[in-house]
Amino acid sequence: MEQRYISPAVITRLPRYYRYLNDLMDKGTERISSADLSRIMNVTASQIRQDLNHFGGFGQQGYGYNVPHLYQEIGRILGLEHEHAMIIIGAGNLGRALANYVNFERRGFRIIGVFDKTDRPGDESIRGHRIMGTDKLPEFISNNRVDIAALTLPSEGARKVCPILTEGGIKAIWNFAHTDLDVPEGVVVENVHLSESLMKLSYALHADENRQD
Amino acid sequence: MEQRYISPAVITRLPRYYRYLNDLMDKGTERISSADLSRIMNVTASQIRQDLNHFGGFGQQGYGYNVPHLYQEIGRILGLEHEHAMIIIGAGNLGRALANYVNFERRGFRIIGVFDKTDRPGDESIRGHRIMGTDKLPEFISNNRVDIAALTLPSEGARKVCPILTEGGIKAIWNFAHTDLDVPEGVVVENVHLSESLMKLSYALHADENRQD
DNA sequence: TAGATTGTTAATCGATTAACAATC
DNA sequence: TAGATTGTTAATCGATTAACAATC
Repeated sequence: MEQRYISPAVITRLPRYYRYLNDLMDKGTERISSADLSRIMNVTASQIRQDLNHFGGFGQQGYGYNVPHLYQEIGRILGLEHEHAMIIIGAGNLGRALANYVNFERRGFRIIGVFDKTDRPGDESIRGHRIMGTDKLPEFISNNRVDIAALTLPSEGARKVCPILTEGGIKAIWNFAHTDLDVPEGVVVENVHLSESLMKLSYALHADENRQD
Repeated sequence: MEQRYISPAVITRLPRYYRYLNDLMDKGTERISSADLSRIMNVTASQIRQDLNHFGGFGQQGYGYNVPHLYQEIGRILGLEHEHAMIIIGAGNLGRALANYVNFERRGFRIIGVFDKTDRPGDESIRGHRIMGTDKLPEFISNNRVDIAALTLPSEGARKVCPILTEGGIKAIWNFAHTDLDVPEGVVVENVHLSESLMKLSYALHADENRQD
């Protein structure tokens, strides 16, 4: 199956399909039609079929989709059959939260290092990882394959550390800092801007007030 | 200025404008044109003008936009001139991270309570808040105005606690659990699905492998 | 085979961009 | 006033939905 450019909108929906298929597997469901899945997920059956067809024919006419097979295929598309070595930069509460997140580990995202500013108390550790100073980053990156760097430190630190990561060859950055990052071609950044998410919620909560001003 | 339905795409961009305008204010910039802002933000000037015009004429022909004024207006649209009382349900690492997030406090999101399952060690506290059992929730909600509930607990707990919150009259839920929530009309949910975000990153990292399979 | 349901094309809808008249 | 730049309409682009022929 040849595959061209896939729109971000489609990609964003894949993990959600994956989650629902996982639920269906847990319930022992063997097959599902786009119509049934559309009812469960609150999307149109048409969208499900369109989305999945970007990646090839996973279904069968008159039958629907085989749940475990589709689950596995989407996992493969998402790259989840690979192990990912991840480092966390910023050992505050959020970094700690990510480091301790068992679900990521379960999906093959393995944390291999935790960093923070140099002047960190020496032997503090997170989940068995001694916290290293960011000055150790270049050495660490060149000695270990790092697939993903999660940035859970303030904006300024994130912008400073970013070129060190990309120069070290890291190709994926999971950015929790409240700033956009400038990265070279070929490096992907996934932003999680919590305050922006909270502001959206605040907007929705007050949307009616904006009706006429 | 009459205002009708605003698309989610526009809303999502507002906090980002807000952030860049804040940066400009810090630099002491008094005014900016859509063209200049578009260069800084990597969007089209046309989009900026369209977006802002949904809410009324904030600019001036031949001049551009007054930075502090536009900043304030977007803040108002986002509901940031209100104080928001927030509770956190789930006192794990993530809940702890949110509770300790000074930036939220600065924007008027004040944490007034932290909850976790009942069988929690009695006198543990987060940022001055004793952790209460979720069995105390109905009473707490009826005695305190709660604007936003952040759910930082496992999916099952989130689904269980959700109706308690909505029945108590809470109108906004910030959902970090890996599940979709069913809420009554008039209640807004903002989802932060970290594992789905991570999967998107994983996809992007391996997108080239999908080219032909 | 008949019934069900996909894969896929065509129609619709919405969002983004371009263009330019209005106006400061 | 002339120049700049918005507000806004029209054109384009992309994403979603509908429809149905293909096929299991």
